[in-house]
Amino acid sequence: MDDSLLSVDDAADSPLADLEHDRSRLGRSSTAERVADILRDRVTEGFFEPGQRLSEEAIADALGVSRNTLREAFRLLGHEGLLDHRLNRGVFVRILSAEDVADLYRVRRVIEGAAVRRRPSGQELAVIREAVADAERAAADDDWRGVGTANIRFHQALVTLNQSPRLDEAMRQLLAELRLVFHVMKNPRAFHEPFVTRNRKLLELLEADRPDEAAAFLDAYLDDAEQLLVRAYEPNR
Amino acid sequence: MDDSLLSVDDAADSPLADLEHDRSRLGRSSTAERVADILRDRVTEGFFEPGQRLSEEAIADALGVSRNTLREAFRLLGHEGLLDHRLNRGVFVRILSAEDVADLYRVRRVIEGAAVRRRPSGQELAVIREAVADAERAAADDDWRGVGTANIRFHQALVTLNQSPRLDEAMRQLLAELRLVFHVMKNPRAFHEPFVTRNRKLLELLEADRPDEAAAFLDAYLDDAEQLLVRAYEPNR
DNA sequence: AACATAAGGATCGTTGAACAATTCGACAAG
DNA sequence: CTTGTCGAATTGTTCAACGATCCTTATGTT
Repeated sequence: MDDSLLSVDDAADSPLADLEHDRSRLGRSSTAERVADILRDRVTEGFFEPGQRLSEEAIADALGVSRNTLREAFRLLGHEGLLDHRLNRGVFVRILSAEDVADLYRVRRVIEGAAVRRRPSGQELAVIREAVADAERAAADDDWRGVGTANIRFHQALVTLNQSPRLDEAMRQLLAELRLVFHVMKNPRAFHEPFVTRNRKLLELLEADRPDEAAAFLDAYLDDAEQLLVRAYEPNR
Repeated sequence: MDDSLLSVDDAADSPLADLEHDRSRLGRSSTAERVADILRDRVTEGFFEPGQRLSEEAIADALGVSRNTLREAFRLLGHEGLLDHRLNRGVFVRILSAEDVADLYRVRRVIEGAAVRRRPSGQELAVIREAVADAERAAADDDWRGVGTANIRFHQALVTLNQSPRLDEAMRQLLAELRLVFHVMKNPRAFHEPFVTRNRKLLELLEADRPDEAAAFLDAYLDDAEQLLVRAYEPNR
């Protein structure tokens, strides 16, 4: 209907087929969205700390956009759970309570649990395998930050087994929220190392087509991760 | 750190502790949020039809708010999946594809499926029972619109078994999206009637504490609902 | 007649300024 | 030590303006 490339698309698998993948990038973004991208990075990377207030004037000034545009970006991130918008008081980097962390892991158990009960395709398994291998490589290099990002890719790949774009998106946001908490871990190695081998084990259970065992294994996995996180988190409230 | 009520909080459970619950009500809403509420109602009730363009100027004028404020409201609803924001073209009431409907039901199977596998408390069961009874009453009165809303309450009550605020919120949004599609059902009775007795049956399985049967029953339930919806939906694309 | 191109109008995207509403801290009074 | 009051700072909202983009229609070319 508005598919301007349709005529070339059905002309068999031409070399142009690859271009299809880049089409998502093609949809240019508004200034507000680009501003939101910048702020999202800053928040998840820890540049802005939880609880910190984000001044409209200061940031609008620093980024060279108007207050109105910045406010639109704030709304976007507020809906993603990264910012906390308090009426007449401004926006703050979200502070997650221990209860929030527990809830995030409840959601993970539901979404990831459903995922590992499905029969993965060969291609899906390949992506998961790649993430596991990346984590192992990073661990061998003592690159614990790299282990963390590979780990996140691993879990995101798990969720794709659900074959649901909405669940993929939900997981994306969930992990962004979790990253708000990860920064409290002063010792990333202690947090990430135990899970490298468990990723591998979970992958093997999937490859062996034993969904029930995989689900049980994942539950224990998430229980431990949650506890590790909450214990490092509770003290400083 | 910034908890101004801390001094009274740890002073034992004073009568003031009850006030804490009302704190959520205290956060009044901004104009943008109230505008979003209005538009959300209009969209889900079908006043604005899918595909219809919502003119910034016209609506801002009609509601007596500025374009900037309206745009903030649009952002909110866009993130909820009710509006489709196309750069430089405006916002449109979202048109869900058959693939979207399939995805929504995939998510329902995951979230509601996890819910019915849990052991409900007496209080949770009471809420579910109430929704079932409401649907039956409305059906007896030939009030098929009423059956629809009671049905929605039923499924929302199911999801609360997960004890997860985030899953509750996800379900809320999911059902709002689904309501965009429900309007294509010209015969609400044919769509809602079959599920009244199935709601009752599912409730009984929960009361009898047979989670696996409940889950299986729900899967079939959702399969049928999805098919009914897609069949009425596919033709007019 | 089919197609490409150009012009025009409508609408969105963004800005900057302005003012009202609200919060918060400081300071004075009880 | 609590309560009331004031004022600075910040947010909430409006408004007008202008450039950018899209859609339609008209125009011209092959």
